[in-house]
Amino acid sequence: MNITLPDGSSRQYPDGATGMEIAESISPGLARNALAVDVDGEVRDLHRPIEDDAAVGILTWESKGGQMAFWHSSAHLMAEALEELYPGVKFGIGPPIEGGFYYDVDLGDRKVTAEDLEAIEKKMIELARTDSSFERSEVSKQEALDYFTGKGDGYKLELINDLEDGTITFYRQGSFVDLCKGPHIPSTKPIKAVKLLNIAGAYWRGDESRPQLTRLYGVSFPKQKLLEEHLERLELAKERDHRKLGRELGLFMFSQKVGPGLPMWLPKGAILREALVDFLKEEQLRRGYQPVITPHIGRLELYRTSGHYPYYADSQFPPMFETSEDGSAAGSDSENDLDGYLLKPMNCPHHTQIYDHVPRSYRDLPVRLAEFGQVYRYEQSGELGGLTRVRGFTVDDAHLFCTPEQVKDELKDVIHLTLHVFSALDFHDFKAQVSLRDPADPDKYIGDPSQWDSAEKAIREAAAEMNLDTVEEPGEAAFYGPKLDFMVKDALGREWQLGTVQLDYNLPERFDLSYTDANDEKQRPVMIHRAPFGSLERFIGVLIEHSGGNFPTWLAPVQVKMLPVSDVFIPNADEIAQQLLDAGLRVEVDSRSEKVGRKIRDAEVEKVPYMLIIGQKEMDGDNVSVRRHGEGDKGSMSLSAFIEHVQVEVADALDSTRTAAAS
RNA sequence: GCUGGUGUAGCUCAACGGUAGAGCAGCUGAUUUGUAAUCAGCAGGUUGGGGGUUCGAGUCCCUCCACCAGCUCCA
Repeated sequence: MNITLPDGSSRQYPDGATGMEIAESISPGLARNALAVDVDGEVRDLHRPIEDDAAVGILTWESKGGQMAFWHSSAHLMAEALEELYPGVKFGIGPPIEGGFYYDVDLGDRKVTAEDLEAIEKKMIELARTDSSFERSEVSKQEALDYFTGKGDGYKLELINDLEDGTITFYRQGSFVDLCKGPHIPSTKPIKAVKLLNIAGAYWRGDESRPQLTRLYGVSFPKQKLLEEHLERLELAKERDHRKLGRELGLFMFSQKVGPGLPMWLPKGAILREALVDFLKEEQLRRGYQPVITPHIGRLELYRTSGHYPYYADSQFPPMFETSEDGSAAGSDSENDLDGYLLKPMNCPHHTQIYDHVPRSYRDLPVRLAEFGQVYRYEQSGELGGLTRVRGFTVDDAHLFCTPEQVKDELKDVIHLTLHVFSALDFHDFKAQVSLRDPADPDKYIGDPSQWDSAEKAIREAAAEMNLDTVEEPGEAAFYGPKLDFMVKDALGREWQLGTVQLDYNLPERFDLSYTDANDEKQRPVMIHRAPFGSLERFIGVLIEHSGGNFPTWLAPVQVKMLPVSDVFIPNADEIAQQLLDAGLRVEVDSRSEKVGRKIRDAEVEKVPYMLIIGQKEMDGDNVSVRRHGEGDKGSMSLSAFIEHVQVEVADALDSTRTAAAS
């Protein structure tokens, strides 16, 4: 058979040659490091025969496929260790994940604690050293059921029952046999370093109503040094955690008295946030958006019409009810004259009323109503965290009301705006996800299937025409329409949804919105919900981690810090600071009786972009000595030259991205 | 909400069941400083809240709260 290698060359091998044999024929070093083999895009065991002509790549630790096989095998190794240490343990699933692996296990009444993890690690290394090979075998469904019936593992039986006969494979290493489709590394030997990271509960098959298993997370490496480097990276990531930086830089806070998930912006954070808001407001005005402002609450009736109440009552703060004259609270039923109010969980119902307050002509469309609207959602307690998941947050919301024909152009403009925002903030590593209906569960969604078809088509086409690489996720759509979401990872590698664009054919229907077309007939507008930041809170949280708190000058809460060399020069520093303020820069003067070395250190720790050192030399020469954060001494220049330098830097940061996003 | 973990001064962390402590930050004073930490003194606490065991609880037990990791959820 003819085997094509990644460098484009091809070689002849006897039919049924294995990946290992191919690796050996290339070089002994490659054979030694080989973990798995890529056969026409499918990762396979090295010892499986390759039957036919194929494009083959040998996978080592350096490849993602190799790492995944390595961690998958490590999960099996951990399972073997668990079975030895905790006889009778039952197993759920144990896959490799980004950055390691886990196994879900049912330990019965036993509990695993942090101390036990070390013992499991030791056992894993001990087992790894036995150099047990991972042996693949094909079994019939009946054999598979018999094996796990004998073992009494109901979870595996459930998995097997969902599989087709003839497609079932087992893997064995040492004494441990698992239902598994592979692939695996040849033997346990390369697993040299193991660290079990944490324990968590995980519902069987992700279903809250089913038993909760114990999930053990771990990571493993072929060298001890790689593990140490990995742990160091995890430590470094913690330094970028926005909760830590937010406290250190004085950006935001939480208070137990105010309530969980309710962030409060401190002066420096508020300045940063307002800079972002101003930036987007200006962009939106340029694109024909109209600002609106709406109240934080609305009548329950509004949300009954929109369909949000009582359907989403669980994730809303409970409604407020007016009280009748005798002091008793009115009922929540619409039969009662007195109705309650709801803290708004989203802005769209209010915006529909603004759209609807005057008759709209097709000539007015698209109508683009924008508001930085604060919303409140009663997220489950276990879900709250930092700024990324909160109960009160601000959506950089806008609702675009347009004709069906305008949908695609509006989507394209929103994609353009979102890419511009991401580019201005240096987010280049993001995922664009098209969230579609779940074909298996059509009842979850409201609206006409044909509208859904055209909505999904419009999003796909708009993204394609904007050259946006997207990943499609069936089942991730909102109940009222498909979405295009922009996902970015935080310091710990968790993915967060930031920007979002959502098509909605449903709310215009529910609120009976209309416009008059050219033939003087009433038509239904289409509504697009969109938010380039998503929420200011989450966006800034991710921005803090992305930048490590080293904000670009245009966003830095303090842009310039004056550092007088001694108290004598404080009046001069104050005077220069005033001139910088007049030029529109954000300035602070460090007037403490400290040495410059100390003032510099503190300003560096505060991550202030520019420091100006003011002493006798500067007074004599009528200039300022400039120090740039993270870069050091930049020499001296005139004050006007410095001001211009900073202003140009700020303007460039915004302008260059404008052209970059447009190209 | 669920599983596991954590909670001591503003921050980072100590304290065999036996008098709650340090560094930094803060305040006061001295110092008047040239590119990443000047010196000294002072002050700072119902050890997350409540209950219990004990002669005695930061430490052990129960309970509530908050935070952290994960699960579920996420308009």
